[in-house]
Amino acid sequence: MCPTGNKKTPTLADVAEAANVSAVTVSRFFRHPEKVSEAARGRIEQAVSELGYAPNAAASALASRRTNIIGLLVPSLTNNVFNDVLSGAFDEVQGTPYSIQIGNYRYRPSEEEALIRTFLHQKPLGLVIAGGNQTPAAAEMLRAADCRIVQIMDTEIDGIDMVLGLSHTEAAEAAVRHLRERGYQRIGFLGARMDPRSQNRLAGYHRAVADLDDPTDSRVFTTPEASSTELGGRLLSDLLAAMPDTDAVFCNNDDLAAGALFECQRRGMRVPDRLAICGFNDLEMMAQTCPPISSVRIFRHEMGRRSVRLMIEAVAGAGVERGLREDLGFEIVERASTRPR
Amino acid sequence: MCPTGNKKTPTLADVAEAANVSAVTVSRFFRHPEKVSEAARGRIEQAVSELGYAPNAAASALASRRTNIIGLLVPSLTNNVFNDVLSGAFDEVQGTPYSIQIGNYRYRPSEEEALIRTFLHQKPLGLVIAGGNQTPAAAEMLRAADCRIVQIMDTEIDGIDMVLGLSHTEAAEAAVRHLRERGYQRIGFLGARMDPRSQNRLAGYHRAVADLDDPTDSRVFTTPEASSTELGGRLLSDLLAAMPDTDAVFCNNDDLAAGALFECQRRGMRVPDRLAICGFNDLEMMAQTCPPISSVRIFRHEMGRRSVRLMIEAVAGAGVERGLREDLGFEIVERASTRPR
DNA sequence: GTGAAAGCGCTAACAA
DNA sequence: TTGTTAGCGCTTTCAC
Repeated sequence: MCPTGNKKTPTLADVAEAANVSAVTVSRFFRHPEKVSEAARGRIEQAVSELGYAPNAAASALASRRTNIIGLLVPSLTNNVFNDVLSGAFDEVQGTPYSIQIGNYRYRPSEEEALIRTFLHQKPLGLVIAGGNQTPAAAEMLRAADCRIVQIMDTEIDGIDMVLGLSHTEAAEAAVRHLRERGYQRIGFLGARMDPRSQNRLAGYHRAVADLDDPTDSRVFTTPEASSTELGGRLLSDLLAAMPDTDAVFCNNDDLAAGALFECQRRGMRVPDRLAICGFNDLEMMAQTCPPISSVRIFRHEMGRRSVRLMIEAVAGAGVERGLREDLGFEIVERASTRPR
Repeated sequence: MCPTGNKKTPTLADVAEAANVSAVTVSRFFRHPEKVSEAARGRIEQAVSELGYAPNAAASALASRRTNIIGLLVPSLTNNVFNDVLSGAFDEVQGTPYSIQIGNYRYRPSEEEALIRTFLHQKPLGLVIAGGNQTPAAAEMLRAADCRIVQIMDTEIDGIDMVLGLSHTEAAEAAVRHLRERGYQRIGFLGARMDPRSQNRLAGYHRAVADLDDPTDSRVFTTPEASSTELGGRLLSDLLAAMPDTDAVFCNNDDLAAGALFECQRRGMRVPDRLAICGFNDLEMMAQTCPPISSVRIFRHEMGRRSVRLMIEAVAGAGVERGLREDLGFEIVERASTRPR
């Protein structure tokens, strides 16, 4: 097997023998060190390091009928929003006995359902999933699941267990109000990948512009396609073609906002004099464009961290009750692209 | 346990009983369906779906002493380059019995070593890792590992097993030559996070400017910090302060290039008339900025896919020999930011 | 604080 | 093609 000719991977029993205790004691040593005498502990520690022992996760999972895996389901892996969430989640498991297993369902409910089924079969410690629009079958599996569930990204959902996120409706409404307060009156909406969170942002937009005298929706341009900078330019062109007097635009996300800015630069339209732009997510780049773009800051990394922390605390019996809701809020970050008129 | 009161998860034995065969036959049915008679197959299929059986991965791993996990170690989770690689890898395992387990070592060799140790202990199908500058201990573990290894991103490394990537030296050299061919003579280099691949890009730059009459390195500005758009602006400012006659700049990556462009816009410096800019990676946005930025296209998604495919073929005994090297190449994408003078 | 016995659900090797 | 036997390495009782 092993080209270097090591005998074989050491087992609990090997460690036990070397430390002059029984296998159970070694097992205990790893799970409840405080329940092992100081003397035994010392000998075990030494045996472990001498033999280079590492526990066999499969055997442990089989015997205990549970794993230390936290499943983390995301709709996309090529999206800065989820990357930051992932990164936060990985930061938080660092140094714990838990590990993260990622599932990517590519925004497809059927793949999400399949992944939930697969993950649940592995008896994970818990599942962290984005949002709440699972298929009915998936929702049922989650409800019946023998583990904790954290739904992240969005608080405007029917929660299954714990919920951690923000109100996208409120965040978008605040952003559009910000535009109004700065003196903009004919405000458009550009949206890509109209998932439930994006729909909520659109709802927030509608709430904020309700009393303007626009015919509703005449400045709303959305598409189900995936977001991109290129799309931002295209949607803005559509908007300006239909409603040339538009003086501000709120974008579903920062990619679109950047694309809209670049389109303005191409057309020689000054931002914000001719058109104000506000994005969503507040990616690092938004502060660097020329002019910098206002955006809605959300706490993606923190959401990843916190979801894992909640899970660990819940499982440790730290009294994290089902039904817990945590709103991480948002922040309107005002920059030159929405300077007062 | 389970709130819905299902008895318990069905096992192979339950399926076997329902299908009137022995457990081994059911096990065979999953691993080598062709070795099970048609009749048995039908009954097993039915029993499986009636009982909602799903194999217990831990038991399987314990019994067979191997898992279907492909470990994928990346230095960062907040980096478009690796996101695309991840995405490609996940696309390729889709529909196979294999799964991907991600490890994020945050550009820290010691964390990488720890992850390699952990992963190897799980008897993975194989490991896909970025590049080749592991710690000596990590390299030794990989060499001795009882599984296949694919090193991706870079072909200019001492390969352990399979290698899949591109020559960053050649790619950078080609990019800088491109600038020279377009008439630029005083070419700078901006670099962040100077990992081995970035070092190679710098080497390629040096190769391409060797016969210009610059004192070597006077136009090279690098930093070990993580890359960002903000940093691109900062490094460009440093370069221009030191060498104001610089007429072109090759950036380590596209974030820096975008930051450099924005800095030029802030200063009212025309691109490319006053300064040409070339990036690296060719992110989607580069085609959209104003002017669009030339870049070096590399095949990140394909690299992720191909690494998984190679691994699967190698394990299936498809004769993928150790020592295999595959160069995915690169492409200079010329845009307005490097228009000929 | 420690250990003996039993078994988690599966697969390898062999036999029929 | 199918089945029997014997574990894989750990954790769970429960007794001491």
